Amino acid sequence: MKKQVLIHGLIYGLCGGLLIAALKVIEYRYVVVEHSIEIYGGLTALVFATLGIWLGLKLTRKEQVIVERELIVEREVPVPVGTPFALNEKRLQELAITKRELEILGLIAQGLSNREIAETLFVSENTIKTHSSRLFDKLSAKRRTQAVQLGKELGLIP
Amino acid sequence: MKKQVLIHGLIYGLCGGLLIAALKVIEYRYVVVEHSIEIYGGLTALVFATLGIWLGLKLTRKEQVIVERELIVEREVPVPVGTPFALNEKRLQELAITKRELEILGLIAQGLSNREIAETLFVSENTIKTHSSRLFDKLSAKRRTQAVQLGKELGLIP
DNA sequence: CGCGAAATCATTCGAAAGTATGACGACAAG
DNA sequence: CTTGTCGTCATACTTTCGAATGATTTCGCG
Repeated sequence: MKKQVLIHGLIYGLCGGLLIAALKVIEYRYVVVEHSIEIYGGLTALVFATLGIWLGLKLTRKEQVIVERELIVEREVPVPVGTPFALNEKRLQELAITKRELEILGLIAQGLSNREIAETLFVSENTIKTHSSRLFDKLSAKRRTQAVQLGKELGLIP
Repeated sequence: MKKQVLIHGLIYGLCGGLLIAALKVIEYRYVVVEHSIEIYGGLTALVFATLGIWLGLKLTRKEQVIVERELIVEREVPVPVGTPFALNEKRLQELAITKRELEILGLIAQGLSNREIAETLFVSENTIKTHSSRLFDKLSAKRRTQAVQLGKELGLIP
């Protein structure tokens, strides 16, 4: 987990460098054209802002998921609200279901299609298929609906 | 959820305007100082990139919170643990869902395939498809998993 | 450092699922 | 008797799923 943060930091740094470099290139034309400074400035600002937003989104999604998962685990013990949903980790180990697979099971239960899951997790649809296939195998499910049903029975998802 | 998207769009737009305005202000000093163009450019790029990242983070966290809230609400209403499930007939009428369709929704939620449902109900598989199609239409669901999810939220199935 | 488990992605192909449309009989209400 | 709803079924077509398989990469753990 900490390594990921470091990696992210590096990526940020590299991107920063690249951005500056790109900016210099742009500035060349800038000087050459010498006109419409505002337009160029606005464009660069927009580009970098957009890029930043995109980066922020992309990098957070994964972390975000992790956070959610931690929250769920956290609920296992203390929360007295409604259905306390305790994630059955014992069963998870028994069935050898990985975090990613569990994550995907959750998204399936939300009613998402493979493609949508792929988009939310920023991976290929094929990957989702592989994961879900293995998941179904471990759950002895033949369909995603059955997997959801079993997942709820087994306490893997709320 | 759709409203959020709209709001986000507005926020993005506003931010874009603000960014451009801010940039113009910066450019004033720019022209005045007239030196170290690269530094200023790099700074603006970094600032806007950072701002973008920050925005991305901020926006996603809000979504996350909202999601959590929905989950909590969901837990409070339809699954109060001791309740043997009360069918929400009002919603049934609102959505004009027939008995047969509800029946099929239940079987779908059990994880059965169309063929299996057809066999348990002693009808054709095509019939099941027709029913489920109309059901999805009334529920605004695109997939059977989504229909199940919606059905549970709306109190149509346990 | 090497090893194994996870995660990622691709390709292919058959099976389900879902859409669109039309049709027919039963039955209740007007 | 007409109208409308419901349930039934079919045909044709598109999309999505899921299985099988293999490959590559990443990562944690001795």
